[in-house]
Amino acid sequence: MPTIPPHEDEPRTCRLCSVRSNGICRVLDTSQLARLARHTRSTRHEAGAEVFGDETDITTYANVVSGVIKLMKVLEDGRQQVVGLKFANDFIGRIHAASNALSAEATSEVELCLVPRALMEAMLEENRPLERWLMKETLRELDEAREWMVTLGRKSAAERVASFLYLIALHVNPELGSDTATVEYDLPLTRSDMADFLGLSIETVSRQLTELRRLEIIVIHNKRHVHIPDTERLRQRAG
Amino acid sequence: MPTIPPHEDEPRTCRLCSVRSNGICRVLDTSQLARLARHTRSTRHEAGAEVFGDETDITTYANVVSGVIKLMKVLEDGRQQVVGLKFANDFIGRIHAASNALSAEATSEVELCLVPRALMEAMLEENRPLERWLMKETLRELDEAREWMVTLGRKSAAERVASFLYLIALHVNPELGSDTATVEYDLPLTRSDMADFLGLSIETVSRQLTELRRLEIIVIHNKRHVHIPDTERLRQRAG
DNA sequence: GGCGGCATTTGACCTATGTCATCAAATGCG
DNA sequence: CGCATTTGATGACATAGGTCAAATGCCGCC
Repeated sequence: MPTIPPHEDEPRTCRLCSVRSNGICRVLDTSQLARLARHTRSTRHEAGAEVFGDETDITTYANVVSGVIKLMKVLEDGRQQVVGLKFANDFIGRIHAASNALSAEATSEVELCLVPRALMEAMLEENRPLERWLMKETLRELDEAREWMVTLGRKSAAERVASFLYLIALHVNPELGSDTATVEYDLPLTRSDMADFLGLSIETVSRQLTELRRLEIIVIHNKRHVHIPDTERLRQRAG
Repeated sequence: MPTIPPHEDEPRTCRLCSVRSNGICRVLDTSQLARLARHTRSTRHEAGAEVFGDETDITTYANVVSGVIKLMKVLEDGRQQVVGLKFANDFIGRIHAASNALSAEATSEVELCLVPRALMEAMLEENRPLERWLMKETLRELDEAREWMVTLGRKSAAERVASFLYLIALHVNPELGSDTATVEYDLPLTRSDMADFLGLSIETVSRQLTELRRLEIIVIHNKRHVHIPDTERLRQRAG
């Protein structure tokens, strides 16, 4: 990851922000960045807080600075499904949206950088690289969604839970090849959120975690902290 | 749907093609269309034929002229999941793809209009509306994928089958509101394909169809022809 | 340090859906 | 025209995962 060197004209707030080097701001030049920075607003949400509602008109887009956001769809009778997770540097919001019919909630303490809708759309007009960056992001989201469709449609509970743990492991260490490696992290989701992501019940998630622990594929401390001694074993269990 | 009037300079092959008025060609002006038409190639595939392979490098993109294509993902052990369906006027292919890890097969007799990759990418460079059209298409695909994640993750077999039948009904008649309406069509998928789309076994699909027939929500002739006397009842069953 | 409230785990039980086997109907082929 | 092949329907049975209830562990708070 080549880090863009700090620059005199760069807005102070952006200097240490990873979105600058790894997120949307990466494709902006200094003057564009300055313009953007003049209109962005930073917000913080605690775990569980709703960030965008199901019905709310979209008046701002957002970039995740830190923390994790879950995108959810809810059926009338209350059943819900997490349809996407957003991590640091990810962009949130549907361009040209009529309605997204989708809500966004923080699953952990989250820091966002909000971009007014009008500005974002104006910049997209003018900035071809920005538009292209967004296209790539969207395609990545589509790939992820389809990958997850396989998990939801065809994998067993054991495979789903392993797939999820592996997914997070990949986020912590994107270089996980098929080599043995060790990863350790705090789960960004509660059991309930995991269940909603995996299309399972809380109890099944819990039982599968217990089973993974019994097999010593993972070690869990304090409910949330996961240690994976051998990511390859986990990956095999993920189907 | 405003149909673009035929034009003297318009390539002859495109005159009667619905992609011209409803698909990608809609955002092209006459000269661009002419250029494109000089390099496209029409192909035909029978039901079951593989159109793009899992591993094949993408050398062409395609537009569906008629028929239906299923996009599939396959796990090592052979389990498979349909992750998308492409109907007439839909565009197939992942721009900027490293690999899509996804195969495309005809589920019915299919007619495609192939566009060489290099040309498509060149046109995207020059043609802003084209790029934007593709972005919208991609977002639509993403919405569809997420909608389907809810179906796969949270709906019962009965709801899934109803959802599928309703999905096709919507394709036949996009104006289906919440009013009572009648729709009739031929299923574009075999029971096996439906099962792979719905994350169910063939038998379960078959049984659910039988149940829908028993409830007189649908009438089936010759295995494939479906008549839906009241789409609203079907929608309610779809969850 | 004890208490109340959550999140999680565990257990017992039940049901929806998968699996396997058979049958029936439709389709293609000589 | 009849046989073989494919596709779909149905029945019997097995089981993964859901549901409901209870136990446990953890945390902040008084």
